[in-house]
Amino acid sequence: MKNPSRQFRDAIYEQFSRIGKAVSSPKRLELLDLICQGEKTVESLAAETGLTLANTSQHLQVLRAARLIEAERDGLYVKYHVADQMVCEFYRSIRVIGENRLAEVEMVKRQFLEGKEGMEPMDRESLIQRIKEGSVIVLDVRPSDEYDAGHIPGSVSVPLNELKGILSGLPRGQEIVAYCRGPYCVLSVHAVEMLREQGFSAVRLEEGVQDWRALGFPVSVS
Amino acid sequence: MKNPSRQFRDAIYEQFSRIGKAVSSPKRLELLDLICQGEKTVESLAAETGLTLANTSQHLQVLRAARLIEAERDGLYVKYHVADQMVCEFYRSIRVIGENRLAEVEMVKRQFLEGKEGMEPMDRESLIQRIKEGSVIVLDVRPSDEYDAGHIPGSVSVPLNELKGILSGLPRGQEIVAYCRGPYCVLSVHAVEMLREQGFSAVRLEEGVQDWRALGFPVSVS
DNA sequence: ATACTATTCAATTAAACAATTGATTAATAG
DNA sequence: CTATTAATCAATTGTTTAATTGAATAGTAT
Repeated sequence: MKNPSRQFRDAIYEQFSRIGKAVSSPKRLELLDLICQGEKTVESLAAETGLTLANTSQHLQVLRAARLIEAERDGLYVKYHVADQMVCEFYRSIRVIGENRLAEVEMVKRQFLEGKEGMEPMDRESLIQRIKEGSVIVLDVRPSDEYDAGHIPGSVSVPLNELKGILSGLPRGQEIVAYCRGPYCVLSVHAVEMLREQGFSAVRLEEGVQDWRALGFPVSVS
Repeated sequence: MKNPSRQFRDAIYEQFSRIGKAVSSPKRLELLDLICQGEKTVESLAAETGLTLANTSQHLQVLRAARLIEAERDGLYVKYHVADQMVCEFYRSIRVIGENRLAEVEMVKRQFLEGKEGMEPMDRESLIQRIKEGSVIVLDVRPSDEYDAGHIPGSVSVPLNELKGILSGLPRGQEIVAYCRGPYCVLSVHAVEMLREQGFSAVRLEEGVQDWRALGFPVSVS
Protein backbone atom coordinates (compact mmCIF):
# COMPACT_ATOMS: atom_id res chain seq x y z
CA MET A 1 0.00 0.00 0.00
CA LYS A 2 2.43 2.63 1.23
CA ASN A 3 5.94 3.01 -0.07
CA PRO A 4 8.87 2.20 2.23
CA SER A 5 9.90 5.81 2.67
CA ARG A 6 6.44 6.75 3.90
CA GLN A 7 6.36 3.78 6.23
CA PHE A 8 9.73 4.84 7.57
CA ARG A 9 8.66 8.40 8.21
CA ASP A 10 5.37 7.31 9.75
CA ALA A 11 7.27 5.04 12.13
CA ILE A 12 9.76 7.75 13.06
CA TYR A 13 7.22 10.50 13.72
CA GLU A 14 5.11 7.98 15.61
CA GLN A 15 8.05 7.53 17.95
CA PHE A 16 8.64 11.25 18.39
CA SER A 17 4.96 11.75 19.13
CA ARG A 18 5.41 9.61 22.23
CA ILE A 19 7.36 12.52 23.69
CA GLY A 20 4.65 14.94 22.59
CA LYS A 21 1.83 12.83 24.00
CA ALA A 22 3.64 12.59 27.31
CA VAL A 23 3.63 16.37 27.66
CA SER A 24 0.17 16.93 26.24
CA SER A 25 -1.60 16.74 29.60
CA PRO A 26 -1.57 19.61 32.10
CA LYS A 27 -1.22 17.24 35.03
CA ARG A 28 1.72 15.45 33.51
CA LEU A 29 3.45 18.76 32.92
CA GLU A 30 2.91 19.65 36.56
CA LEU A 31 4.31 16.29 37.61
CA LEU A 32 7.31 16.75 35.37
CA ASP A 33 7.88 20.20 36.78
CA LEU A 34 7.92 18.77 40.31
CA ILE A 35 10.16 15.85 39.41
CA CYS A 36 12.63 18.29 37.85
CA GLN A 37 13.10 19.74 41.34
CA GLY A 38 14.40 16.39 42.57
CA GLU A 39 13.25 12.81 42.97
CA LYS A 40 9.77 12.34 44.38
CA THR A 41 7.55 9.53 45.63
CA VAL A 42 4.20 8.83 44.00
CA GLU A 43 2.48 9.79 47.22
CA SER A 44 4.13 13.19 47.50
CA LEU A 45 3.40 13.93 43.87
CA ALA A 46 -0.26 13.01 44.37
CA ALA A 47 -0.44 15.32 47.38
CA GLU A 48 1.18 18.24 45.53
CA THR A 49 -0.97 17.95 42.43
CA GLY A 50 -4.29 17.08 44.03
CA LEU A 51 -4.60 13.92 41.95
CA THR A 52 -5.63 10.57 43.36
CA LEU A 53 -2.86 8.10 43.95
CA ALA A 54 -3.97 5.75 41.19
CA ASN A 55 -4.30 8.58 38.73
CA THR A 56 -0.88 9.97 39.63
CA SER A 57 0.62 6.54 39.16
CA GLN A 58 -0.93 6.22 35.73
CA HIS A 59 0.34 9.58 34.58
CA LEU A 60 3.77 8.63 35.81
CA GLN A 61 3.62 5.45 33.74
CA VAL A 62 2.93 7.54 30.68
CA LEU A 63 5.91 9.77 31.37
CA ARG A 64 8.00 6.71 32.00
CA ALA A 65 6.85 4.99 28.80
CA ALA A 66 8.12 8.05 26.94
CA ARG A 67 11.44 7.60 28.80
CA LEU A 68 11.27 11.06 30.29
CA ILE A 69 11.40 9.78 33.86
CA GLU A 70 12.63 6.65 35.62
CA ALA A 71 11.38 4.80 38.69
CA GLU A 72 13.43 3.32 41.46
CA ARG A 73 12.11 1.45 44.44
CA ASP A 74 13.34 2.53 47.84
CA GLY A 75 11.82 0.33 50.52
CA LEU A 76 8.11 0.89 50.58
CA TYR A 77 8.33 3.85 48.26
CA VAL A 78 8.88 4.20 44.55
CA LYS A 79 10.85 7.27 43.71
CA TYR A 80 10.68 8.91 40.32
CA HIS A 81 13.41 11.05 38.86
CA VAL A 82 14.11 12.62 35.48
CA ALA A 83 15.86 10.29 33.06
CA ASP A 84 18.27 12.99 31.97
CA GLN A 85 18.98 16.64 32.71
CA MET A 86 18.00 17.23 29.07
CA VAL A 87 14.41 16.43 30.07
CA CYS A 88 14.33 19.37 32.48
CA GLU A 89 15.66 21.63 29.76
CA PHE A 90 13.01 20.27 27.43
CA TYR A 91 10.26 20.93 29.94
CA ARG A 92 11.66 24.40 30.46
CA SER A 93 11.58 25.06 26.72
CA ILE A 94 7.85 24.31 26.69
CA ARG A 95 7.45 26.75 29.55
CA VAL A 96 9.46 29.45 27.82
CA ILE A 97 7.64 29.03 24.51
CA GLY A 98 4.36 29.20 26.41
CA GLU A 99 5.44 32.35 28.20
CA ASN A 100 6.63 33.99 25.01
CA ARG A 101 3.90 32.97 22.64
CA LEU A 102 0.73 32.40 24.66
CA ALA A 103 -0.71 35.70 25.83
CA GLU A 104 -2.99 33.77 28.16
CA VAL A 105 -0.08 32.74 30.38
CA GLU A 106 0.74 36.35 31.20
CA MET A 107 -2.96 37.05 31.78
CA VAL A 108 -3.44 34.15 34.19
CA LYS A 109 -0.32 35.18 36.07
CA ARG A 110 -1.33 38.81 36.33
CA GLN A 111 -4.76 37.82 37.54
CA PHE A 112 -3.35 35.65 40.29
CA LEU A 113 -0.82 38.21 41.52
CA GLU A 114 -3.44 40.97 41.38
CA GLY A 115 -3.59 42.74 44.70
CA LYS A 116 -0.34 41.21 45.85
CA GLU A 117 1.61 44.43 45.43
CA GLY A 118 5.25 44.23 44.55
CA MET A 119 5.11 40.52 43.92
CA GLU A 120 5.94 41.25 40.31
CA PRO A 121 9.62 40.76 39.62
CA MET A 122 11.32 44.08 40.19
CA ASP A 123 14.24 44.49 37.80
CA ARG A 124 15.36 40.90 37.61
CA GLU A 125 18.84 41.71 36.38
CA SER A 126 19.84 43.86 39.33
CA LEU A 127 18.24 41.44 41.77
CA ILE A 128 20.27 38.59 40.34
CA GLN A 129 23.34 40.80 40.50
CA ARG A 130 22.80 41.41 44.20
CA ILE A 131 22.23 37.72 44.83
CA LYS A 132 25.46 36.84 43.08
CA GLU A 133 27.48 39.43 44.99
CA GLY A 134 25.88 38.20 48.23
CA SER A 135 24.50 41.54 49.39
CA VAL A 136 21.08 40.05 50.19
CA ILE A 137 19.88 37.08 52.21
CA VAL A 138 18.52 34.39 49.92
CA LEU A 139 15.95 31.93 51.28
CA ASP A 140 15.10 28.70 49.49
CA VAL A 141 11.58 28.02 50.76
CA ARG A 142 11.07 24.65 49.07
CA PRO A 143 11.03 21.37 51.01
CA SER A 144 14.55 20.60 52.19
CA ASP A 145 15.06 17.58 49.93
CA GLU A 146 14.61 19.83 46.92
CA TYR A 147 17.18 22.20 48.36
CA ASP A 148 19.53 19.26 48.72
CA ALA A 149 19.01 18.23 45.12
CA GLY A 150 20.18 21.64 43.94
CA HIS A 151 20.02 25.25 45.08
CA ILE A 152 21.35 28.71 44.39
CA PRO A 153 24.82 29.02 45.92
CA GLY A 154 24.71 30.96 49.16
CA SER A 155 21.01 30.39 49.72
CA VAL A 156 19.66 29.10 53.03
CA SER A 157 17.11 26.30 53.20
CA VAL A 158 14.00 27.48 55.04
CA PRO A 159 10.99 25.37 54.02
CA LEU A 160 7.89 27.53 54.04
CA ASN A 161 6.32 25.74 57.01
CA GLU A 162 9.43 26.39 59.08
CA LEU A 163 9.66 30.04 58.18
CA LYS A 164 7.42 31.24 61.00
CA GLY A 165 9.63 29.61 63.58
CA ILE A 166 12.85 31.24 62.47
CA LEU A 167 11.52 34.74 61.83
CA SER A 168 13.14 36.05 65.01
CA GLY A 169 16.51 34.88 63.80
CA LEU A 170 16.41 36.96 60.62
CA PRO A 171 18.16 40.34 60.50
CA ARG A 172 15.79 43.31 60.20
CA GLY A 173 18.22 45.53 58.38
CA GLN A 174 19.00 43.43 55.34
CA GLU A 175 16.85 42.73 52.32
CA ILE A 176 15.56 39.18 52.03
CA VAL A 177 14.99 37.35 48.73
CA ALA A 178 12.79 34.26 48.64
CA TYR A 179 12.67 31.80 45.77
CA CYS A 180 11.07 28.42 45.18
CA ARG A 181 10.36 26.16 42.19
CA GLY A 182 9.86 28.85 39.63
CA PRO A 183 7.33 31.40 38.39
CA TYR A 184 4.30 29.15 38.94
CA CYS A 185 5.11 27.93 42.40
CA VAL A 186 3.42 29.85 45.17
CA LEU A 187 5.73 28.97 48.04
CA SER A 188 7.85 32.09 47.63
CA VAL A 189 4.74 34.24 47.22
CA HIS A 190 3.50 33.12 50.61
CA ALA A 191 6.95 33.49 52.14
CA VAL A 192 7.25 37.09 50.98
CA GLU A 193 3.74 37.88 52.19
CA MET A 194 4.56 36.52 55.61
CA LEU A 195 7.90 38.32 55.79
CA ARG A 196 6.34 41.64 54.83
CA GLU A 197 3.56 41.28 57.36
CA GLN A 198 6.28 40.93 59.96
CA GLY A 199 7.93 44.09 58.76
CA PHE A 200 10.81 42.57 56.85
CA SER A 201 12.02 43.96 53.56
CA ALA A 202 11.41 40.98 51.31
CA VAL A 203 11.17 40.39 47.57
CA ARG A 204 10.43 37.36 45.44
CA LEU A 205 12.79 35.88 42.88
CA GLU A 206 10.60 34.36 40.19
CA GLU A 207 13.31 32.13 38.81
CA GLY A 208 13.74 28.61 40.11
CA VAL A 209 16.86 26.48 40.15
CA GLN A 210 16.23 25.24 36.59
CA ASP A 211 16.09 28.84 35.36
CA TRP A 212 19.16 29.73 37.37
CA ARG A 213 21.01 26.88 35.70
CA ALA A 214 19.69 27.79 32.27
CA LEU A 215 20.96 31.34 32.74
CA GLY A 216 24.40 29.82 33.01
CA PHE A 217 24.85 30.31 36.75
CA PRO A 218 26.24 27.59 39.02
CA VAL A 219 24.03 25.39 41.20
CA SER A 220 25.11 23.88 44.51
CA VAL A 221 24.21 20.35 45.49
CA SER A 222 23.50 18.89 48.95
CA MET B 1 -14.06 24.17 45.89
CA LYS B 2 -10.42 24.53 44.94
CA ASN B 3 -8.11 27.05 46.51
CA PRO B 4 -6.83 29.96 44.41
CA SER B 5 -3.31 28.60 44.18
CA ARG B 6 -4.56 25.32 42.73
CA GLN B 7 -6.79 27.15 40.29
CA PHE B 8 -3.81 29.24 39.24
CA ARG B 9 -1.58 26.25 38.65
CA ASP B 10 -4.33 24.37 36.83
CA ALA B 11 -4.81 27.33 34.53
CA ILE B 12 -1.07 27.71 33.89
CA TYR B 13 -0.38 24.06 33.11
CA GLU B 14 -3.52 23.97 31.00
CA GLN B 15 -1.92 26.66 28.86
CA PHE B 16 1.42 24.89 28.60
CA SER B 17 -0.35 21.69 27.61
CA ARG B 18 -1.56 23.49 24.46
CA ILE B 19 2.04 23.30 23.26
CA GLY B 20 2.24 19.65 24.22
CA LYS B 21 -1.03 18.74 22.55
CA ALA B 22 0.12 20.46 19.38
CA VAL B 23 3.14 18.16 19.16
CA SER B 24 1.37 15.01 20.33
CA SER B 25 0.41 13.83 16.85
CA PRO B 26 2.91 12.21 14.46
CA LYS B 27 1.45 14.01 11.49
CA ARG B 28 1.68 17.40 13.16
CA LEU B 29 5.32 16.75 13.99
CA GLU B 30 5.98 15.91 10.38
CA LEU B 31 4.22 19.09 9.31
CA LEU B 32 6.23 21.13 11.79
CA ASP B 33 9.43 19.53 10.54
CA LEU B 34 8.59 20.55 6.98
CA ILE B 35 7.53 24.06 7.93
CA CYS B 36 10.85 24.49 9.76
CA GLN B 37 12.54 24.12 6.37
CA GLY B 38 10.76 27.20 5.10
CA GLU B 39 7.24 28.49 4.50
CA LYS B 40 4.87 26.07 2.80
CA THR B 41 1.40 26.07 1.28
CA VAL B 42 -1.30 23.75 2.61
CA GLU B 43 -1.30 21.94 -0.68
CA SER B 44 2.42 21.22 -0.70
CA LEU B 45 2.27 20.02 2.91
CA ALA B 46 -0.62 17.71 2.09
CA ALA B 47 1.33 16.27 -0.83
CA GLU B 48 4.49 15.72 1.26
CA THR B 49 2.71 14.07 4.17
CA GLY B 50 0.14 12.04 2.30
CA LEU B 51 -2.71 13.62 4.23
CA THR B 52 -5.89 14.86 2.62
CA LEU B 53 -6.13 18.59 2.14
CA ALA B 54 -8.86 19.04 4.73
CA ASN B 55 -7.00 16.98 7.27
CA THR B 56 -3.79 18.88 6.66
CA SER B 57 -5.61 22.14 7.09
CA GLN B 58 -7.06 21.00 10.40
CA HIS B 59 -3.73 19.92 11.77
CA LEU B 60 -2.31 23.27 10.74
CA GLN B 61 -5.09 25.00 12.68
CA VAL B 62 -4.08 23.06 15.77
CA LEU B 63 -0.45 24.09 15.40
CA ARG B 64 -1.57 27.64 14.80
CA ALA B 65 -3.86 27.66 17.84
CA ALA B 66 -0.81 26.74 19.92
CA ARG B 67 0.96 29.71 18.27
CA LEU B 68 3.73 27.53 16.92
CA ILE B 69 3.05 28.54 13.32
CA GLU B 70 1.44 31.47 11.54
CA ALA B 71 -0.55 31.72 8.33
CA GLU B 72 -0.27 34.35 5.68
CA ARG B 73 -2.32 34.58 2.54
CA ASP B 74 -0.45 35.02 -0.71
CA GLY B 75 -2.90 35.30 -3.56
CA LEU B 76 -4.71 32.03 -3.94
CA TYR B 77 -2.43 30.25 -1.49
CA VAL B 78 -2.14 30.31 2.27
CA LYS B 79 1.44 29.98 3.37
CA TYR B 80 2.38 28.71 6.79
CA HIS B 81 5.63 29.53 8.53
CA VAL B 82 7.06 29.02 12.02
CA ALA B 83 6.09 31.73 14.47
CA ASP B 84 9.61 31.97 15.83
CA GLN B 85 13.00 30.35 15.29
CA MET B 86 12.61 29.08 18.87
CA VAL B 87 9.87 26.76 17.58
CA CYS B 88 12.33 24.99 15.29
CA GLU B 89 14.74 24.57 18.17
CA PHE B 90 11.89 23.22 20.25
CA TYR B 91 10.93 20.72 17.58
CA ARG B 92 14.56 19.74 17.29
CA SER B 93 14.75 19.13 21.03
CA ILE B 94 11.89 16.63 20.75
CA ARG B 95 13.81 14.93 17.98
CA VAL B 96 17.04 14.85 19.93
CA ILE B 97 15.38 13.52 23.09
CA GLY B 98 13.67 10.90 20.96
CA GLU B 99 16.96 9.90 19.36
CA ASN B 100 18.75 9.73 22.68
CA ARG B 101 16.10 8.10 24.81
CA LEU B 102 13.89 5.99 22.55
CA ALA B 103 15.72 2.91 21.39
CA GLU B 104 12.97 2.35 18.83
CA VAL B 105 14.09 5.36 16.81
CA GLU B 106 17.50 3.85 16.18
CA MET B 107 15.88 0.50 15.35
CA VAL B 108 13.48 1.97 12.82
CA LYS B 109 16.30 3.89 11.22
CA ARG B 110 18.59 0.89 11.02
CA GLN B 111 15.82 -1.20 9.52
CA PHE B 112 15.16 1.35 6.82
CA LEU B 113 18.80 1.85 5.88
CA GLU B 114 19.40 -1.91 5.92
CA GLY B 115 20.96 -2.96 2.64
CA LYS B 116 21.78 0.58 1.68
CA GLU B 117 25.47 0.16 2.38
CA GLY B 118 27.45 3.13 3.54
CA MET B 119 24.39 5.22 4.03
CA GLU B 120 25.21 5.32 7.71
CA PRO B 121 26.97 8.51 8.67
CA MET B 122 30.68 7.83 8.37
CA ASP B 123 32.59 9.82 10.95
CA ARG B 124 30.40 12.87 11.08
CA GLU B 125 33.05 15.12 12.59
CA SER B 126 35.60 14.71 9.82
CA LEU B 127 32.89 14.98 7.18
CA ILE B 128 31.74 18.29 8.64
CA GLN B 129 35.35 19.39 8.79
CA ARG B 130 35.80 18.71 5.09
CA ILE B 131 32.57 20.52 4.27
CA LYS B 132 33.69 23.55 6.21
CA GLU B 133 37.08 23.69 4.55
CA GLY B 134 35.40 23.27 1.15
CA SER B 135 37.30 20.18 0.03
CA VAL B 136 34.13 18.39 -1.09
CA ILE B 137 31.21 19.32 -3.31
CA VAL B 138 28.08 19.80 -1.22
CA LEU B 139 24.69 19.30 -2.86
CA ASP B 140 21.48 20.54 -1.26
CA VAL B 141 18.91 18.20 -2.82
CA ARG B 142 15.79 19.79 -1.29
CA PRO B 143 13.31 21.82 -3.36
CA SER B 144 14.91 25.11 -4.30
CA ASP B 145 12.65 27.28 -2.13
CA GLU B 146 13.94 25.45 0.93
CA TYR B 147 17.48 26.09 -0.22
CA ASP B 148 16.59 29.76 -0.54
CA ALA B 149 15.19 29.85 2.99
CA GLY B 150 18.52 28.68 4.38
CA HIS B 151 21.36 26.39 3.37
CA ILE B 152 24.86 25.30 4.28
CA PRO B 153 27.34 27.92 3.03
CA GLY B 154 29.04 26.77 -0.14
CA SER B 155 26.39 24.20 -0.99
CA VAL B 156 24.80 24.03 -4.42
CA SER B 157 21.06 23.71 -4.89
CA VAL B 158 20.25 20.60 -6.91
CA PRO B 159 16.70 19.47 -6.20
CA LEU B 160 16.52 15.68 -6.37
CA ASN B 161 14.38 15.63 -9.49
CA GLU B 162 16.92 17.77 -11.32
CA LEU B 163 19.90 15.69 -10.27
CA LYS B 164 19.68 13.29 -13.20
CA GLY B 165 19.91 16.16 -15.67
CA ILE B 166 23.08 17.66 -14.26
CA LEU B 167 25.00 14.46 -13.60
CA SER B 168 27.24 15.06 -16.58
CA GLY B 169 28.29 18.40 -15.17
CA LEU B 170 29.63 16.93 -11.95
CA PRO B 171 33.37 16.26 -11.58
CA ARG B 172 34.26 12.56 -11.32
CA GLY B 173 37.35 13.06 -9.24
CA GLN B 174 35.94 14.85 -6.25
CA GLU B 175 33.86 13.47 -3.42
CA ILE B 176 30.24 14.60 -3.35
CA VAL B 177 28.21 15.15 -0.18
CA ALA B 178 24.41 15.29 -0.37
CA TYR B 179 22.19 16.58 2.38
CA CYS B 180 18.48 17.35 2.74
CA ARG B 181 16.03 18.07 5.57
CA GLY B 182 17.67 15.93 8.19
CA PRO B 183 18.08 12.34 9.34
CA TYR B 184 14.51 11.32 8.48
CA CYS B 185 14.30 12.82 5.05
CA VAL B 186 14.99 10.44 2.24
CA LEU B 187 15.92 12.89 -0.49
CA SER B 188 19.65 12.66 0.19
CA VAL B 189 19.42 8.87 0.46
CA HIS B 190 18.04 8.69 -3.05
CA ALA B 191 20.53 11.25 -4.31
CA VAL B 192 23.48 9.26 -2.99
CA GLU B 193 22.06 6.03 -4.43
CA MET B 194 21.74 7.63 -7.85
CA LEU B 195 25.21 9.18 -7.71
CA ARG B 196 26.82 5.90 -6.72
CA GLU B 197 25.03 4.02 -9.47
CA GLN B 198 26.60 6.48 -11.89
CA GLY B 199 30.02 5.81 -10.43
CA PHE B 200 30.43 8.95 -8.39
CA SER B 201 32.00 8.95 -4.96
CA ALA B 202 29.11 10.20 -2.87
CA VAL B 203 28.22 10.24 0.83
CA ARG B 204 25.22 11.40 2.76
CA LEU B 205 25.28 14.09 5.44
CA GLU B 206 22.55 13.19 7.91
CA GLU B 207 22.30 16.64 9.38
CA GLY B 208 19.87 19.19 7.99
CA VAL B 209 20.07 22.95 8.09
CA GLN B 210 18.44 23.08 11.54
CA ASP B 211 21.11 20.76 12.90
CA TRP B 212 23.82 22.72 11.18
CA ARG B 213 22.56 25.87 12.85
CA ALA B 214 22.22 24.14 16.22
CA LEU B 215 25.84 23.01 15.98
CA GLY B 216 26.74 26.67 15.89
CA PHE B 217 27.68 26.87 12.23
CA PRO B 218 26.53 29.69 9.95
CA VAL B 219 23.62 29.34 7.53
CA SER B 220 23.31 31.23 4.25
CA VAL B 221 20.03 32.71 3.09
CA SER B 222 18.69 33.14 -0.46
C1' DA C 1 -20.91 38.42 -13.16
C1' DT C 2 -18.95 33.28 -13.79
C1' DA C 3 -15.90 29.73 -13.42
C1' DC C 4 -12.01 28.14 -10.99
C1' DT C 5 -8.73 27.04 -7.36
C1' DA C 6 -7.04 26.79 -2.60
C1' DT C 7 -8.47 26.56 1.79
C1' DT C 8 -11.52 26.17 5.62
C1' DC C 9 -15.71 24.75 8.01
C1' DA C 10 -19.18 21.38 9.72
C1' DA C 11 -20.86 16.95 10.65
C1' DT C 12 -19.76 12.17 11.31
C1' DT C 13 -17.29 8.01 12.79
C1' DA C 14 -14.13 5.21 15.23
C1' DA C 15 -10.27 5.30 18.20
C1' DA C 16 -7.63 7.10 22.14
C1' DC C 17 -7.64 9.31 26.64
C1' DA C 18 -8.31 11.05 31.61
C1' DA C 19 -10.28 10.09 35.72
C1' DT C 20 -12.60 7.07 38.96
C1' DT C 21 -13.32 2.93 41.53
C1' DG C 22 -12.09 -1.27 43.52
C1' DA C 23 -8.99 -5.19 43.44
C1' DT C 24 -4.10 -6.70 43.45
C1' DT C 25 0.77 -6.73 44.05
C1' DA C 26 5.30 -5.47 46.69
C1' DA C 27 7.84 -4.57 50.69
C1' DT C 28 8.12 -4.06 55.67
C1' DA C 29 7.17 -4.63 60.62
C1' DG C 30 5.17 -7.00 64.43
C1' DC D 1 1.87 -15.53 59.11
C1' DT D 2 -0.89 -11.15 59.28
C1' DA D 3 -1.48 -6.34 59.16
C1' DT D 4 -0.03 -2.16 57.11
C1' DT D 5 1.49 0.95 53.72
C1' DA D 6 2.75 2.28 48.92
C1' DA D 7 2.01 1.59 44.40
C1' DT D 8 0.03 -0.56 40.41
C1' DC D 9 -3.43 -2.89 37.62
C1' DA D 10 -8.07 -3.61 35.52
C1' DA D 11 -12.51 -2.26 34.22
C1' DT D 12 -15.65 1.56 33.47
C1' DT D 13 -17.21 6.16 32.51
C1' DG D 14 -17.57 10.29 29.81
C1' DT D 15 -14.46 13.33 26.71
C1' DT D 16 -11.45 14.42 23.30
C1' DT D 17 -9.27 13.53 19.02
C1' DA D 18 -7.97 12.09 14.05
C1' DA D 19 -9.62 11.27 9.85
C1' DT D 20 -13.23 11.38 6.33
C1' DT D 21 -16.67 13.45 3.52
C1' DG D 22 -19.10 17.08 1.48
C1' DA D 23 -20.42 21.93 1.68
C1' DA D 24 -18.96 26.78 2.14
C1' DT D 25 -15.73 30.68 1.69
C1' DA D 26 -11.99 33.70 -0.23
C1' DG D 27 -9.41 35.20 -3.74
C1' DT D 28 -8.13 35.15 -8.99
C1' DA D 29 -8.77 35.10 -13.83
C1' DT D 30 -11.84 35.41 -17.75
